[in-house]
Amino acid sequence: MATIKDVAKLASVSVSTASIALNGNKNVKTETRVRVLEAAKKLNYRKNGSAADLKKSQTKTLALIVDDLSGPFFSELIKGVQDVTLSKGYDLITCSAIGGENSTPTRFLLEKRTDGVIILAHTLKNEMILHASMEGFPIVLLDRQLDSRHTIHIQVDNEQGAYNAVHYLISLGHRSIAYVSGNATSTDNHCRYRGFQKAMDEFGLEQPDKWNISGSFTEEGGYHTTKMLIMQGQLPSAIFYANDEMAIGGIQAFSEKGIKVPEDVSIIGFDDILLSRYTTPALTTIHQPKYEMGSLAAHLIFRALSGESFEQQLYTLETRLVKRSSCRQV
Amino acid sequence: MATIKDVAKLASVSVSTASIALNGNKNVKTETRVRVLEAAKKLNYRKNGSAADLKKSQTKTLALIVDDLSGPFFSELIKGVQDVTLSKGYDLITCSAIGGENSTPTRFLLEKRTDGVIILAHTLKNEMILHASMEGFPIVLLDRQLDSRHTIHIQVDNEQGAYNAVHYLISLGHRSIAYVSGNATSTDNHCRYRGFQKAMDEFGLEQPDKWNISGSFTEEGGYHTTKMLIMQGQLPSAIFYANDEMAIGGIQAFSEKGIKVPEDVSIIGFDDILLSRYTTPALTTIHQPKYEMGSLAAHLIFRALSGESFEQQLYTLETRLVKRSSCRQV
DNA sequence: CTGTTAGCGCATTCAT
DNA sequence: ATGAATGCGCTAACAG
Repeated sequence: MATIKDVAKLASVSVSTASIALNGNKNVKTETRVRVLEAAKKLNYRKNGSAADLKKSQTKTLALIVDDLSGPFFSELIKGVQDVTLSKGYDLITCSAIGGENSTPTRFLLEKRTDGVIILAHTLKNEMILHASMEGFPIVLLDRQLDSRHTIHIQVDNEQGAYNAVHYLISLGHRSIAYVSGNATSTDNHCRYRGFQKAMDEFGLEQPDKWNISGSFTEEGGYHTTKMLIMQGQLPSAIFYANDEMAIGGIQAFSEKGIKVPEDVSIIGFDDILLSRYTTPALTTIHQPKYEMGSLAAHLIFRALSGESFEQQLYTLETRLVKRSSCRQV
Repeated sequence: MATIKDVAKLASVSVSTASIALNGNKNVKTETRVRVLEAAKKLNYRKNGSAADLKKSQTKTLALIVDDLSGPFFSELIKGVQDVTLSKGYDLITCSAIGGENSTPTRFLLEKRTDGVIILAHTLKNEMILHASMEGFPIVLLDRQLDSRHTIHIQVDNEQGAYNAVHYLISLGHRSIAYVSGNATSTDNHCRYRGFQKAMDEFGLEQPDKWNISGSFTEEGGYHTTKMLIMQGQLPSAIFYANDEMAIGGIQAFSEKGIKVPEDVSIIGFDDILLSRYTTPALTTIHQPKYEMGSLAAHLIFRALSGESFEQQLYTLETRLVKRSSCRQV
């Protein structure tokens, strides 16, 4: 494999001159530059990026770490991140946190391969993130709060969003409302349940234990928990699912049992993923500003990178109720 | 920023011993390892990944380059790639090709930052890929064929798939069939059109020019071309959309005009993206084995990496007709 | 088991 | 405008 040394030799110049010529710097005679470029082409020369990074202080690269690269949430988030990153002339690389402890994310969190990291990955341990956090290496957390001076946090107002959802259900006349929760360990889930409770309490509504079921944040999770709900015999008049994917799984389960949404049971989700528009019925849900989360995250990274120190370490974005067709007036 | 040197000094060992200890190698007394680890923690030491890569010959990393990280096709492809990559103990990083010439992909194609690359990105120029291709650096192309000994190609049998789609339409009694094409420059599009033509020819069917409209491979593209189709006054009895996203845009356009699918017009797509299951009506389409493409691509990279030389450079995967509810018998 | 030595490939002073 | 020399941080022989 040809190195810059070989190129220099073939072009009869010094390594430094070759480097200058190769990197498009002005300070070379056109003639020599041409000679170097030709030599490079002849030798099929490729710069070694790692070596270059080693010399320079920065990589001009950001990493986005997520649990599920296939997920609907990621699909929208990435656009916001990408737009900002690109506009700053930085590169963006993405990887999944799936794969256990010493997996790919380690490389970006712990090995100085990027100038900053954005994280939306429950499976990453707090411990690892804390270990990675340090002055001058901005980390933006989208899925949790951490007690560290060196991480920046963006969250959506989950509690208020859930409150609004339940409030809407109640305003529609619903009195028996179930909560189908996602991952019990998730902060998001926790906050949403708080909002749910708050609205219920406010209106003096009780929620029997049997109507508080938990699964995972997936379509399958929603499907199975809904089946369980159905098997219990008596149905609530409305269900709040901790996210849209679960709600969609729920719709599927109901449809299979011949239970009609929203005629027999009203359903509301959380997130407003792309799919929600397409289900039958279209899903009423709480919109999360995913694009904005992404672009804000990237912006904050760049602000931190430019040496700005943050008084504020927590940014809260508002949600919005999106009324579609899965809830009915009773 | 602390380096391994500082750690070594603080632990009173040589740099090499520190390196060995840090990397979990067996050949150190537990006592010294502990000392090194403690020193590292105290100094908040982070390994510099670039420096490590520079020393080692390989990066143990694969890159997947795609145009659209938000796209439905990517979402399914990635799983296949990821599963295989992980099982081999490699890391996988993903980036978008959007962003013009000297953008992120360059780093992975031209700068030896990964051991191999999988590409599904029309916007990447042939020229750049050719430039990157070389012995010992496997590149798998999912979206085009290239005349290079150093690239491996996977394609789906687009022509046969399109033929099957149209054949199905014809078997349902349709005689006037329109083709809504995607990106004109795309090989996929080209092959699908050939399959379309072949089936039409075989049954002696004519396709008026006005029923051959082209847009882009997006929902919006399908929406607009369908609007145009509608404005032309007379509708075909069936439409073959070059991909599902366009078909979904088409359904939307029809729905807005009060034209019923499939009562008034039958629709078939191509790809079988996740969404197709959820549209109203559910979309009949040609399934592409996206997961299999991904895992095959990764497999081939590893085979190439293990020094295997390929007699075969083109792998063709079969499609499958998925009947749902968007086509009716006439 | 541990230390010494020698680069990996490149960008960058500082001379000339 | 060009060249010589230096070292980025790390790993891997090779000695001891």
